[in-house]
Amino acid sequence: MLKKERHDFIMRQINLHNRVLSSDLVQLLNVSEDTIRRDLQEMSDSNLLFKVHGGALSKSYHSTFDDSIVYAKDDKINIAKKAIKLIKDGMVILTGGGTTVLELVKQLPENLIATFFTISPLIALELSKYQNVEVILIGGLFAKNSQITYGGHVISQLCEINADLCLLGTSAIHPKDGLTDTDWEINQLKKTMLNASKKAAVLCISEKLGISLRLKVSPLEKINYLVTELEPSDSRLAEYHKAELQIL
Amino acid sequence: MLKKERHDFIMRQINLHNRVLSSDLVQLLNVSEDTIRRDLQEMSDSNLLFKVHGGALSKSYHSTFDDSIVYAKDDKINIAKKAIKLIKDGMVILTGGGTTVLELVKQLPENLIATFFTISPLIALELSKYQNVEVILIGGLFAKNSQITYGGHVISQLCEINADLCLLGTSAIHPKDGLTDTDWEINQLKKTMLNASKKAAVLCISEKLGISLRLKVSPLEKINYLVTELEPSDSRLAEYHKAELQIL
DNA sequence: TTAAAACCTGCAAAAACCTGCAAAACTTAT
DNA sequence: ATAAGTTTTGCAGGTTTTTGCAGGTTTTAA
Repeated sequence: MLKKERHDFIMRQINLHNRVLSSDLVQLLNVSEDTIRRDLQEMSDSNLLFKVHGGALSKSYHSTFDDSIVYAKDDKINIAKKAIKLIKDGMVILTGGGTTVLELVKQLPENLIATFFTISPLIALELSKYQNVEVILIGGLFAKNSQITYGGHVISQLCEINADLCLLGTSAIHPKDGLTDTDWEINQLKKTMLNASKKAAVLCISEKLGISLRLKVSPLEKINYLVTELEPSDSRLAEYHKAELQIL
Repeated sequence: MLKKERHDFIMRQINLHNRVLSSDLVQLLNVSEDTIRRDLQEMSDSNLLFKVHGGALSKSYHSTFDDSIVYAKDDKINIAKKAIKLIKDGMVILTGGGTTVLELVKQLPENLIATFFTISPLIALELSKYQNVEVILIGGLFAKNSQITYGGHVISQLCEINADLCLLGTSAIHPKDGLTDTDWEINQLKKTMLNASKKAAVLCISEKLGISLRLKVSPLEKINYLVTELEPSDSRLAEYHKAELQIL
């Protein structure tokens, strides 16, 4: 194996997982520890990665504050790990935006075979790291705050899709009122996304539970899975146990 | 065995396996190490492959899109600064992907009022930082390497656009052959983009000058502005001065 | 505090590299 | 066809790169 190939391999691992362990690389590439150390040193010198004791980290992971200041990140990773079990090879998946879904996408198994439709450029970029995942980015007006595409054009494209699973974050969920939101456009968007998919999973941290906002997106009955960082038996989730709604 | 035959053989190997080892070629072709070395050196000089210690790698394979290390970044910033003069308040602008265009977007005046259509999520994200810029991201299949959307759906959406200015990077530009490319899909995409705009500007670093690739994208006559890092009077640009083509 | 893991420095062998040169092969002009 | 010129190839020699190892130091975590 050529040195350049090794470097490319390491970069792929880093882009995919945001980190590598020297010891893992020694095994995967079948070279001595010293070689890996020197590789990482060189790549660090040319600013390709961030070297640390025992391995290396992705540059962007450290430099773009964007990622490091995600609110309640640990909870979101926890949610992501549970939600991943819903995803199987061959599925067609529709995703919204939001940091929780982004976290899920970062945790996907490396060799997943699937088709993803998404309205979030960030999620599309993250998905592009997976070899066997087809990514379709749904285009339209680009929202500066939420960093997703929206508007009539997006909705009309969503109408042509029939996905197996829809992964949604949410601003609020309530035992009686179901999913609600404050923004009219986002509201329309989420309704359409739910209609474009056979099943729907809502990912949300527990602090969004029991909240009801102005605009109604969907009753609980249309949601198939609710994923939070809590244990399914947690008392805060008691009111959400319904026939149609599985809690993870 | 003729030299040309050897080169063809090496190219086949590279297209097939994405890499070759010098030592393998010595055995397969039954020539001395020095000959192989010189072959690879020549082919590397004419941009056919990527030479490394011990062998060579495919040019295209080496496409790990990494934004932390942009090749010839200074030149690209230089180009960006010149091209910005083409952009005025109120314009509708269509952009392709590529690091040069990305650099331009980063240098835009803070209060620019404009509408941007783009096929690049990275560029959409960057544009979303500008208060008075409307961003429309054109959606479709997402290309893992070039990180742009492409395919029939993108093309049919482009057909509905009539922009004032199209900003394109390019892989090659030649005084006689105009813009050329190697990928069929990208080729179609660029053609459509040029048709969707009243004027077109090509941004490219000087090393892409005088190169001609397999697929024809557009004759020089359809391009209105050529922006490189060179002085417009530079001798390398002499052949590009035409009635319709302004050089910045 | 202590053991394991990761680190560094320097060294040596193998492989790949470069430069210059001359023989061989191929072109072109007479 | 032959001579002169050009290109291509292989070789000799010396240099650089790459890699693994030995021996000792630092970091990490229980």
